[in-house]
Amino acid sequence: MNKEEQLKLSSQVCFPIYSVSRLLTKAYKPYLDRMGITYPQYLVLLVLWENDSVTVNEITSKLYLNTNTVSPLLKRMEAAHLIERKRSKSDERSVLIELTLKGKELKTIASEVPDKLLQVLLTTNVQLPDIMTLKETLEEWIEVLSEQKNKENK
Amino acid sequence: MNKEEQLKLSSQVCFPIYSVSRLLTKAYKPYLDRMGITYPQYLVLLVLWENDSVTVNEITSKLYLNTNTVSPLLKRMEAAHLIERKRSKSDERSVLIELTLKGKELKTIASEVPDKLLQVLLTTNVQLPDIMTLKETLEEWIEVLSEQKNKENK
DNA sequence: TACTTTTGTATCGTGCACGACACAAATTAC
DNA sequence: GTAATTTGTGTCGTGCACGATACAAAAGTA
Repeated sequence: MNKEEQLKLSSQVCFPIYSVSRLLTKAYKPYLDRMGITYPQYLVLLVLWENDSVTVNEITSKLYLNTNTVSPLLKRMEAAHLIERKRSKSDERSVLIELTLKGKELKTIASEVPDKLLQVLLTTNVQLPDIMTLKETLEEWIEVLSEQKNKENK
Repeated sequence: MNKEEQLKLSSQVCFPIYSVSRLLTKAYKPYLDRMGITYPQYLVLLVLWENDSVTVNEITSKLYLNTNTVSPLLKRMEAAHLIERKRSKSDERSVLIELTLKGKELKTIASEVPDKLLQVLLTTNVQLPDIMTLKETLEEWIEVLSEQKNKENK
């Protein structure tokens, strides 16, 4: 395949990733709407359902997002009474994020969601083992791409 | 795997897709910056390098984007003198998008980009055949997920 | 101790992304 | 041939996503 052919939309590898990402967020929407949250907010909740008290920094590194994305996002979640923000006593620069009762309760409703999405994806020829392989591939790429970014900073 | 376990961040399938999508856009950035365009604008150019004259509608359906995303995007591209917009004579509702000379010339510079990105992705254990498989999986999902959306509209 | 650097978080500006809605041109129905 | 509907594009408001930048707290250094 020459360079001319690589420039065809159908040859691009990144394009389907970009499209599926957006379409998946859209597929999540009806379920998340019922909970009054967005997809990035759902990701923050996933982190918080696993860890009682995390700093902003921990959230950004787990989700590979910048603080300037997460900060306003957390503000909206605080305004929606899903989380609380308090300064760490050990390090006054850090902000600790904790779930409110309302935020904790959403976990029960949310537990129904991943399986429903999985069922949609399985209506194709793609089966569970294929999905696991795909996930591993993507996780390798996350490793490379998130390091790539660090290189340029240094 | 029970529902509790599915709610772990590490168990989510959509999350790596979401992350890789964003990280790839970021990896494209230095190359696209040199051309003075963004990743979604690059996608529009890919369509236009293949087709001399397309309507807004054709762009939205090829990229799975809404008109209310593409319209302002095209306006910015027109302001940057990359494209021209003219009303179709056969159907006064349609707007035809065509490349300017500047827009056509970018194709040469752009032809170097996809391969560079591919090289980054190949620094992992993931090899070209794996990427092709991944691409096919994602394209199947695009089919299902973009139909899913149409279902709800009807 | 005073100075410099690093770290953790946040604000600002720009560009998507999309739901809700608007509106005119074209098509269809009666 | 006029009214109702569909189609193609666009505006508006909200929420990310991120580069550039700011700033205070903490850590390191002379």
